[in-house]
Amino acid sequence: MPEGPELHMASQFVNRVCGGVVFSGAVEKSEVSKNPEVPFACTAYRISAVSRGKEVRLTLTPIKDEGAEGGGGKPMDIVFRFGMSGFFRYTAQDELPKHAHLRFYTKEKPGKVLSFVDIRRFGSWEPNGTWQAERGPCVMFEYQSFRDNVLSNLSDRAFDKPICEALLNQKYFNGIGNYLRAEILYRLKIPPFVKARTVLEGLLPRDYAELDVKPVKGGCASPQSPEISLSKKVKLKRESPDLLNLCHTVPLEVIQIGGKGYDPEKADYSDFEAWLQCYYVSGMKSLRDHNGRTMWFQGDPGPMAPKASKSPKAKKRAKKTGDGENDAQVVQEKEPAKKVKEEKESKRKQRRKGKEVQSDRGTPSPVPKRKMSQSRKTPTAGQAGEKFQRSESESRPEPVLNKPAKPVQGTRGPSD
DNA sequence: CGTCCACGTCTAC
DNA sequence: TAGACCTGGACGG
Repeated sequence: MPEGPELHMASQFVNRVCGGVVFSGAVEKSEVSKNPEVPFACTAYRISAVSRGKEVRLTLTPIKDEGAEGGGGKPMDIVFRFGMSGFFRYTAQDELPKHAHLRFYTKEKPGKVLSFVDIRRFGSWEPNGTWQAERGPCVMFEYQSFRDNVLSNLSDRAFDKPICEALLNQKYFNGIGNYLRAEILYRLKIPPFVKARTVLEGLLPRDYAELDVKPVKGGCASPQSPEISLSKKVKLKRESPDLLNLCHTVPLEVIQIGGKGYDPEKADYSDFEAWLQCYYVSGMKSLRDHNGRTMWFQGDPGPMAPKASKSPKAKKRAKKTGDGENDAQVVQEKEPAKKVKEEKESKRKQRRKGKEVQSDRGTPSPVPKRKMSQSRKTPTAGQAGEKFQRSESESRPEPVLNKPAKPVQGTRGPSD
């Protein structure tokens, strides 16, 4: 479940199922978890949650007067990070999910339990914790400070890296993860391995003096300006959101879809899958970044793309693909070979076509079915780099454009 | 059976 | 900048 949208949906889930519910007793940790015990016990308390980027904070609040006995305690915050597989579930007490590493029990009788489930145990929690200090503002709910934090720190060496790698730096992009970086860069057709600073410098606010128009608000229309009017620029701006805008709106789109976001195990995964335009989509290229994470993209990888493979992993990989060792690149055109097979398979399944929906409900296959269609179809052709970032239209703080705009949805992208 | 891969951090050479 | 930390599903033999 773990990028910003999933963390936020998890907090919504907790508030929904725990609203009005009274919990009681001690918080229970599984034996196997290496995370700390949660020293909280109370005869009656409530649970609420909030999220920030890739963290969720639960607040356990003792209910006063309720029994008066143990209700005298103070509230406790527990900050969670989900690792690769964390999520919350609410079940009957006799149906504890496997890998439920932290449990909160209800007081009411049909005994229920809120569990923090984490199959791989990369997740963590901190009793009496606070938002991790090194993490920046939330890309979804602290947009302005998130934006300011990035643009006022462009000299940081974090931006010496390729933009796709900088986007995973939670000090600046709290909430962005591997599928979001792919989707965001794809929307703007920004080559993933272009230096981050190069991309972001173009978003720095400029003085109005540099523009040949005044920051007139409202109707305005000083008709004398032969140049493009401000309103037009603003309009243009709105019609072409910049990278930082998308770091905010793209995650919000995922929340809009509802469901559980990235979670192939869940039945409602198909809507999310249909929403993906690049990540794990057949026809897209993929390449390991310098940290070994798979970057999905289309077109030109950009000048800082990893060249030689050196890590053992990379070597293995190269070997596997039968490449010599001069390994030209790890770029996988089309599908990663095995994907081809999958495609065939899903094609078979696809005979179900009611439309061209490639979702195969009924089969909760954990592996994302690649999208079909849009294999090639004369896409943006060359466009390579240089086409991206057609700024020039200036950018300033900018009001949060709220365009819930549900993209394509049906299938592939209509826009090019 | 084995290898590869996965929504993310962490910390140790 | 490598591993380390984990489980489990897909796929190959």
